[in-house]
Amino acid sequence: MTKIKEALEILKRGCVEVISIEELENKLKLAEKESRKLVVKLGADPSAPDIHLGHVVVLRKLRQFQDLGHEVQFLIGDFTGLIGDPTGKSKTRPVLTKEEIGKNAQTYRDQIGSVLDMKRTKIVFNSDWLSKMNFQDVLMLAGKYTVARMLERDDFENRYKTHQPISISEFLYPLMQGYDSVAMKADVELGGTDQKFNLLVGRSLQREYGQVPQVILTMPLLVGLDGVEKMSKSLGNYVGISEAPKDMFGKLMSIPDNIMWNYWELLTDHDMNEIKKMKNEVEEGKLHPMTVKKDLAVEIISQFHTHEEAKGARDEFEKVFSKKENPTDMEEYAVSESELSPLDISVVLGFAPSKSEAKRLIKQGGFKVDGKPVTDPFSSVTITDGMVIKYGKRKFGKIIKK
RNA sequence: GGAGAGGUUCCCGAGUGGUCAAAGGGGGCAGACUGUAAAUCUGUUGGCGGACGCCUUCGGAGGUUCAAAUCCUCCCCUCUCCA
Repeated sequence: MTKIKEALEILKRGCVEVISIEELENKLKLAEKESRKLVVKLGADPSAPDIHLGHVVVLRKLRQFQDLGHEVQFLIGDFTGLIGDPTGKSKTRPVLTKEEIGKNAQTYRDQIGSVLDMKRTKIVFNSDWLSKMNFQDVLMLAGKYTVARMLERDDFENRYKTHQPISISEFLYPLMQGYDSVAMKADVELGGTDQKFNLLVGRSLQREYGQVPQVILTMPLLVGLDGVEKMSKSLGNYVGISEAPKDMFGKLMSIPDNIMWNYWELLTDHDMNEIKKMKNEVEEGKLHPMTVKKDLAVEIISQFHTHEEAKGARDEFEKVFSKKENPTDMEEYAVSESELSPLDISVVLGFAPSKSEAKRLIKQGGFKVDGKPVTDPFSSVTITDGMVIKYGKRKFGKIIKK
């Protein structure tokens, strides 16, 4: 197999779609011949610098391009961020200040560095070119696409059919994103399958502006912790890559058993045959799903923390949730009173968002003093030094008597 | 511009004068169970007061009434059809 073929094999893996393979092959050949790097584009939202495992699926693919010698241009959509991608429900968003954008960009830099090779990564902002366009430029751009073609987009079509509002500015969004590719002279653009339409607009526009259209690669959307919706920050069903190992571990253990195969496939380098083998063994009852899930969690966490930390998270999880023991490290709280009610303790330790909620939780048996439930919110608890309070499933606190 | 429909609690969605803090579902939380923060089942789900109670909430602002999510006025927003 030639080098190019090998590269193609690597790049194809895991993709839902590549448009088109032939074009990608040509680009790779040309790049080699002219000994230049392909510009590989990935766009990101400026307001949510909180990279989660869903993004990692795509970032890993970018990394493969880098390992093959190409350059990643990580686009921060500080200008498009004013509208918000219609894929979501959000409409216009508050304008971010330059400082905020700069800060978010730095956060991105810090976070994507755990997956990407930052020496081969360039960060760009689309306000650099979009904010300079005047109304005439916008008209020219808008003239290159039709309403009917816009409505082909799944999301628009659905909303249109179900009588949901679509603002004109939302129609502009794909055009802006497409124009980014023109401005960046992108050779390749990656995205989740939900981005396919936008990516294709990029191709059309590049053609209109006399460029060779970018090749697009779409990646599967990672299912979130609920096992149903795609992983996203706004749905709260995500694992952030800068989270603490123990939080990552807990969250990963909360995914439904049946979607963990998906995680194995998209988030680890594990051999596909081995993954299938594990799946069969679980189905045959030879392997406990929990064990497999724990291994998965360790393997994922090790990519963002040390292997030791990942294993530590596992031990801690087993200790707290399987053996129902107290965590090794607990937040300590100094208390001077000698008697307090469970309700007061919940409030004093800051565990309860509201007193009504605390009362409910206590009555339901979710409040424990040294492992023993106290269900009367108003009973009197004698405060002793080193006393351990458990509030709900995950909140622990150790009391230090003053 | 004209005609019609609609805006309800985290989300979807019922409710058209008091019995409404508001059905039902989703989600969340808690408990039980399980060698999982899986699955399943049960409970719970505005806030403040230990209970009887009070306060804030049904697009916004006023008004009618002993009493309004429900009636009236004006305004804002969305959708449909016509132009």
